[in-house]
Amino acid sequence: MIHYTHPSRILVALDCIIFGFDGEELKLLLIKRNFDPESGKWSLMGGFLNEYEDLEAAAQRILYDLTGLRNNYLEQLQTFGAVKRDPVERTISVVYYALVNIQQQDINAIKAHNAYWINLSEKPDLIFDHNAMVDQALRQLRYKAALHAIGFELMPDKFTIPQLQKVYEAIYNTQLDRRNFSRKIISTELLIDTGDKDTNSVTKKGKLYRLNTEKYQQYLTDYVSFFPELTLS
Amino acid sequence: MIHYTHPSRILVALDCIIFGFDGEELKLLLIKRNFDPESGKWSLMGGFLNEYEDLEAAAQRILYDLTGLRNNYLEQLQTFGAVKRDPVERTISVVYYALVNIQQQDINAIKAHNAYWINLSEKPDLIFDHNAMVDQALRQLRYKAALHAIGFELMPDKFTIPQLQKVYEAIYNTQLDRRNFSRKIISTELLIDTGDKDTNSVTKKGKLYRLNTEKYQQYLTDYVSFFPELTLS
DNA sequence: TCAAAAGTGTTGATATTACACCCATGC
DNA sequence: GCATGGGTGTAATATCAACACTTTTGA
Repeated sequence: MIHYTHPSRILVALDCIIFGFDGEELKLLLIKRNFDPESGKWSLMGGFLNEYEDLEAAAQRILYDLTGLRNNYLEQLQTFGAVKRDPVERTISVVYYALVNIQQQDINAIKAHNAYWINLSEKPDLIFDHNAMVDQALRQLRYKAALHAIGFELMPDKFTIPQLQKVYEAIYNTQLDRRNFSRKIISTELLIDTGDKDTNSVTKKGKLYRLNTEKYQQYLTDYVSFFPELTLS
Repeated sequence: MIHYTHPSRILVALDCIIFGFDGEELKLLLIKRNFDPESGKWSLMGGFLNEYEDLEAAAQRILYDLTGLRNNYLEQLQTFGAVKRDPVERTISVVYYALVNIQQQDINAIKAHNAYWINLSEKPDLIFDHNAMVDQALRQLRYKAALHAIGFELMPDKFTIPQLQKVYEAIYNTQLDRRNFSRKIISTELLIDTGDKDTNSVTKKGKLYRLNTEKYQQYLTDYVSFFPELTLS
């Protein structure tokens, strides 16, 4: 096999920011490291890219190993490549972020990795440049959620509109008007009334909806524009 | 020095999509390759990451080598990492895209690299996965330009509002209403009237503006939201 | 004086906001 | 009955889109 003459072959890692939502707060799945380097400290879930493995497949593998989940929302965020970002050896890290339905996870897999769901507001200091990765992932999540309806990715299969509202309030760390939010969501026609009611609620039981997945596919590719008079193809 | 035991060190390349605007059409700076592999075909400008070089610095180096430009708008797009994307050897490519003021370029540097400005609408077929890279860069440009005022990055130092409008029409491949566009841009207070007039115009000479760079910095970090009632920090 | 491009003004339609009011549930 | 949270309605306001009209310039 022919090779390039360029000498610098570099270790390629992947790191994964995993967002979840427990009904109240936005959460991160973090690892309390019991292995070197930086054993005892907190970090993101990561791994190395194998020689005969597509980059995207490696990200899916890492997410699957930790959570037992496939077919989640998984998007490449950015590649971090400062020379000294990893003190052990020059390593660039391709960072992905995932949105998971926290109720579908494999609890044993998570325990086996010594991983814990931590409220974003209580995030501990992380190793290397993992803090910057989380910062950027949150920024990207806010971006995406402003243009696409990806809040649903964090919801269970059936959910009420007030529950969905809490996701958005958590993402943007703000308060929304219940009545306006409800009307806006219903007008998207992304929700299908299941006919069931939320039995967990203490007071009035809200309607349980599920996502209209076909309509949702459109919302993932379409987007809202800064120039509303534009019609984008 | 300690090393990781993981065996797979991989060649890391960078590729750069360079957008420019000539007053009428959105253009790409492409290379007619006179070197292997794929000599004779068209490609993006690229290079390899060196062992003691930050990723971001490598992207800037590659852009500088080709255009003589520094301090341009340069943003990491995504990393492409399919196993077979480069037939010579397993190589992942970190892709950046740049917006340049076409009048500030170093023509000799461009000639030396056998590079040409090609209208986006006349883009030839490119090697490897470079077509997909361009597609995604255009998508990202449309995204960014919808939320931030980066259209200015493609303009000369002094420009008229109708010229700026042509940039946006080129990015979104659409027509905009002159009067509404003008009012919207002026309301941002991003423009400073230079007092000069556009001497190139054949008919009525338009006002030449320059960018209010302080205000522009805000527009780069702020963004417009899908939920207008949100006040984002 | 006419065509072409630039600049300014107005208005109806639409979307957004900030409310008020009613309903269901458990104590 | 009453506190709590869910569901629906409406009116004032802000924004957007689609226009008409005026100004400047060169031929």
